[in-house]
Amino acid sequence: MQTISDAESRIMEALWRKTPLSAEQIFAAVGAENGWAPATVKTLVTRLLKKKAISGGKEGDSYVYRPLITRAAWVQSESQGMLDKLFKGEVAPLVAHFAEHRKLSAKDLKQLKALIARIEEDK
Amino acid sequence: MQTISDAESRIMEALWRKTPLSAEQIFAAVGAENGWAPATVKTLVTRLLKKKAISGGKEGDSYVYRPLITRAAWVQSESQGMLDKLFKGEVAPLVAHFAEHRKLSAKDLKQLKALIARIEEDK
DNA sequence: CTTGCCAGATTACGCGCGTAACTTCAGATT
DNA sequence: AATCTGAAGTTACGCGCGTAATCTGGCAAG
Repeated sequence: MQTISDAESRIMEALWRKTPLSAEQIFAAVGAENGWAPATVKTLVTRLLKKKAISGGKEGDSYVYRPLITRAAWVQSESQGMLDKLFKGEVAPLVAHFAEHRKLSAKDLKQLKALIARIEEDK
Repeated sequence: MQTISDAESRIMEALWRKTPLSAEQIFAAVGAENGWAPATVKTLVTRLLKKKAISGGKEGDSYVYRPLITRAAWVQSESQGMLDKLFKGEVAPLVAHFAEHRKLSAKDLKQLKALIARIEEDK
């Protein structure tokens, strides 16, 4: 629900990439990648079930898991929290910060301009 | 050093607002605001000392604390971590996310345009 | 019917955090 | 010199997390 831990979010990412997944598929997707034992993956899945972040159930012939919260919702709460804590909730200072630290790529700049243009248009 | 916890960051914020501060002043600044007992504030200060995030020492007549890391450095590591985790390190998608969720204020928009213009200028 | 597999539940353990009290040690005051 | 004061260190405790193994119970296959 509220707090998806870092390790747990890896499981969520796998399910957001492809849904639904079986226990085995989840392990295949994240186990090796993170160096986790199958038991560890199981624990994380169990905790996510308890948190109502995912659901598990039999569908047809096999038992599979599905995310109950969307990635967008998760991203929203995570990024909003950071924004509030670090930049008083204002987006521009955040971008300014990245600009100062040379973390604004040319690609970012181009996309930002396009984004702003789009917003201006249907304003 | 690396990991300044949430509670600890409140202490840091106080020291970044005004430096140096005595133990008493730190408590005055953050204790009431967060509902912390003096002992709790002391623990947090101690942990920050151990982490080399602040320094403490006698200056003139009283004992005071100073931050050893800058707010900018902290903001950088925090925001970069979030950016990498949530948006593959790209700033534009982050802004796009906020735009979609109607979290982009008119003020933000104006500042962003100004910011981009400034960057373009001395490119 | 019995055995085995698989999902879920229980248990484990060390670490950091939030919250806090108590102890120690050195400098200052009496 | 003895006492006090304030800073640092030590100890405490429950919780969530990262990491993992084991137990249990139901369905499927032999």
